Amino acid sequence: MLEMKVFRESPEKIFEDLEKRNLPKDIALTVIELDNKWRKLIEEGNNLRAKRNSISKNIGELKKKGQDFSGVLKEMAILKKQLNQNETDTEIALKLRDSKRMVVPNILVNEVPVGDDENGNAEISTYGTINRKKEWLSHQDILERINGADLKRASKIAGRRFYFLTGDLARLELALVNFAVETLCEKGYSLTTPPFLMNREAYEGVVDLSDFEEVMYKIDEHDLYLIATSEHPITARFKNEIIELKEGPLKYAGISTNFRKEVGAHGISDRGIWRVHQFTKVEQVIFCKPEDSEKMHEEILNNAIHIFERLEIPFRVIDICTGDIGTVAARKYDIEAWMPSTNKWKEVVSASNCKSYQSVRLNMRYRTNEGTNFPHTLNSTAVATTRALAAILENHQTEDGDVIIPKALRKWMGNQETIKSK
RNA sequence: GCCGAGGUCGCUUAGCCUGGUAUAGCGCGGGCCUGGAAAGCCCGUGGGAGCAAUCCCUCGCGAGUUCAAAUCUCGCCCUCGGCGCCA
Repeated sequence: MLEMKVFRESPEKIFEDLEKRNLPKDIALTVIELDNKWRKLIEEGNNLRAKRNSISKNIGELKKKGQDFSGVLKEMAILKKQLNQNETDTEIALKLRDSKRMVVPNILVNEVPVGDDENGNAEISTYGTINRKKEWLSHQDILERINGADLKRASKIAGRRFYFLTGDLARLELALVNFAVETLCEKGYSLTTPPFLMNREAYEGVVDLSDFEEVMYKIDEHDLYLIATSEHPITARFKNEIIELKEGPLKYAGISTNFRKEVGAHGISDRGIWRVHQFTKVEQVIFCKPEDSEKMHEEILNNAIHIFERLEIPFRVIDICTGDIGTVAARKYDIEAWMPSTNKWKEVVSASNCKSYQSVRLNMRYRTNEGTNFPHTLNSTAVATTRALAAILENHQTEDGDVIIPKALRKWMGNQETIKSK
């Protein structure tokens, strides 16, 4: 949600942004109009309350002197009725304003490339070398050869898009997690394992409303949602609080199992463990002052780049365009790993600078010399295990169907160098 | 799950019994003082509306009683301690 001062003081910034996104100006104009209504009501209410308080004080004094005050009681009754009405109206006006405000997307950073969909995304850089000649097995074929997963029986007990990871591959998953955690801890990130369930109110502070239908699983009888990423609980953690940023940005390495409904997603590219309902992810989450957020955005991206370089996977970094970026981020970089079996780049990391969009909704602030201000929030994948595993399997396969374990992970695999096919 | 105690401004805390402007300390910011600093002293330190004077809101959340609620009543949430159950 955008700060109200932007609507009031520089609405042209919002209008320009909506134009870039091909969205109607009206959604912002409505907010401004509703805000004026609300402000008028607040002023009326304040005047009524001021009157009530002064009469009430007066009664107290009369009573102390033992004088009669029954005359003003009638006036008080009328006042009370007016105030009741005003309070109802004000509450409705504010709710309406903010429900419209929720829909207005974040203001994009100038550099964001303009485009209608993912075809408009801009490639920034590529890492590693691509070998297009060899015959490459798909990750799902390799899974079968190395006995790395049991998808069939997982679907028997839980449904499709679930999996058992087995043997060396299950071990490799833990190695990936350990590697990512160690990398981030060395850089000063504080490891955090959050609750895996969150209530609706907290969840509304960190996601789009549409995500409740399309992404998160709900536990009906408890008003709880399974988290889709540790970014959600970790960002919502300081809801309604004033945090301290004097000693620099707060940096967290989150680790959690993530649950996603993945409604509407299907296709041949989703076979195997690429798109699943449950996966483990190590995430980076940062809270910082506005002036630091662009630098922090580069930092979390570089951390992810570093991790994928050490996994020895070819990948590229792309700058997500206006039509593909969504409502929350002001700028978003993705890392796409090269998947040789299909000759395609596929998303393994997403790094977003959300500016103050989330902290406004969460009412989270930090203290400055002049008062309080909304911090910027950033998040990025460090490693999402299933996708990273798929990329490792494809890129590190050998002629005879074995998989070479990236050197960086071997210390968590008892120095094992390969995963043998059967 | 049961019993008990509690939840007050960034933190700590007084006020609650007996309803009438939310107290003090710490931390933080500014000022005085100083060659500079510490100490000391003074001011400020949650949110909203307003150009401003000013006004309003805020004591876990929500209802109720009352002219008036941090304070009284009811419901809920959470924390701590004890008991029970349990990986």
